[in-house]
Amino acid sequence: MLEQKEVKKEERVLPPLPNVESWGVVVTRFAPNPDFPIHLGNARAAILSYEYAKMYKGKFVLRFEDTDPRIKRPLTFSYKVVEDDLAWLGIKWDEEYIQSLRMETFYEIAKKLIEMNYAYVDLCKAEVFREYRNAGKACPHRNQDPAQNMELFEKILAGEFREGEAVIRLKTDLSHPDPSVRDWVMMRIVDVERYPHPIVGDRYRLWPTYNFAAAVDDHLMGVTHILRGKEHAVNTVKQLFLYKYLGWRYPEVVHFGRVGLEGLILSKSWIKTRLKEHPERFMGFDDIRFATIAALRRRGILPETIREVIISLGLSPTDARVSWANIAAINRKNADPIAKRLFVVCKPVKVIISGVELPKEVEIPYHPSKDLGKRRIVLTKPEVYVSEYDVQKLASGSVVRLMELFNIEVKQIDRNVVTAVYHSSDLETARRLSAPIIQWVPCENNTRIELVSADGMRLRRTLCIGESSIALLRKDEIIQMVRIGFGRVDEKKKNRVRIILAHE
RNA sequence: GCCGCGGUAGUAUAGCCCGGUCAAGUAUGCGGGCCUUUCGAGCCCGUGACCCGGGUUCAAAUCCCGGCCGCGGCACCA
Repeated sequence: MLEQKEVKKEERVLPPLPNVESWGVVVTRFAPNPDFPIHLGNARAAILSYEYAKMYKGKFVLRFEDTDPRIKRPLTFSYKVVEDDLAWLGIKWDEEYIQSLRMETFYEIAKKLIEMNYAYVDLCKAEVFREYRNAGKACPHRNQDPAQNMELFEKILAGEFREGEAVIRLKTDLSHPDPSVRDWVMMRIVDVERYPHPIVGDRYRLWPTYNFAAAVDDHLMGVTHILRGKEHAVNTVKQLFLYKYLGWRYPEVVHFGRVGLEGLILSKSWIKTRLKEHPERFMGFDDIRFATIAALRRRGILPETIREVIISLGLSPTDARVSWANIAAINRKNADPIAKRLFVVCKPVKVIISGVELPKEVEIPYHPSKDLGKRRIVLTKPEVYVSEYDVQKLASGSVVRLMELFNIEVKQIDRNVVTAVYHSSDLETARRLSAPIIQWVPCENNTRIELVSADGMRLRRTLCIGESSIALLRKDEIIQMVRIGFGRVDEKKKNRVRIILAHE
């Protein structure tokens, strides 16, 4: 009865997916490489895929594409972090696969393609093949018959070839305008003695490439709709050959543009190398200057905010640079009803007040309209801290209201101390005098705060003082620091609480 | 260089396939007001865009051609 207004204006809905009728069901997937925790761009594919599966009451599959033990080496902890990130985003998957555990399947399909004479073992050196390919000519190994190829394939499995000495290629179209499409590599040998795979170690030496593994698995897992970034556009062309040979129906594909997040770093490889070179300069893979999901979470961005941002971008093929102001606006709306409001003063300046009766105690609700409980502030000495920012705007003789407490009249402003005298208690007087209303913190009984914020690539740490109830907050709690902004409790130490500023 | 995909307000997005209802909607930003013990939230008002040039048509953001610009791909990476 009371809260009918919750309906709000209808949320933006995703456009329909193509050809749903003819497939009968919708199965989508998110297929990350566990070489690093996921970022906003990856999350876009994950969220959209999940949302569509949900919209059509279909299935959503999580598949780790960890078939490169050497160049994009999977990190053991990433599998778990990716799962955690997805779960945090509110994504639930119906099935989960790890490609490095499906090697026998890839071998089977590869053999099948060899038998059908659609694939061959290429013994050319990479540079030699490239010359044939650029000329649009067949390399000599292309004409081997299936029996010869099968024999070579078995030899590779038996370990008779080393990394770089042989690859399995799919026969495509030697005159295709994009040379990379011509007889692309399905499988290659990796020196797993040197580069053991984090999950299967050195058990396999012949590894499928992305295009082969993804193509096979999408079909085998019944995927009907693939949603991915436009950097994958050629891969569709490549994989189409394989589907045609095997008589499979290729899933519907939607390619969307890249996402950028204003002021933050998305690139996995950039983050990885910097983190490796200068670990001391960063707070980890969830450093708040990165656009990893872990970083956004650490910063106090709510999962619902990320979901809304991604859905609002839709399926547009154009690149999008999401502005931080936009994220902040959405997050503010989402955090506002659940965030406790507390007093924090940065660059504190002491105010000595005369003419007050002590001790004085005030009880203030954590939220003006939601029931989030109350907290107490006790004043035992006639001294409070206010922020330098507010002091700068004061003049001797001006009246200012200490929020929820009383009004004071400023007498004198020295460099580090303001002296004031009690003026009145009620809010109406403050209003009538147009007195500024500012937050404050008692000089006794308070909590030291390290406020961390990101200013472009610069990390800013500010020492602030907050009311004592801040020490009672849970780690990870999202709060609103009155007149400063929203933040998240990052760490609680004995004598200090670290809060990360999300946004104003 | 070659191949592919795009270009709607400061930012993002809807509309484009199936031309008129689009003197272009929405969100955010910005300006102003109301409300409020926050410079927050909410409510109200305002601001501001179809890349350029041709063509087709009674009619083009929407269709065609050319140009310009941006992005992606061109791996024994994913």
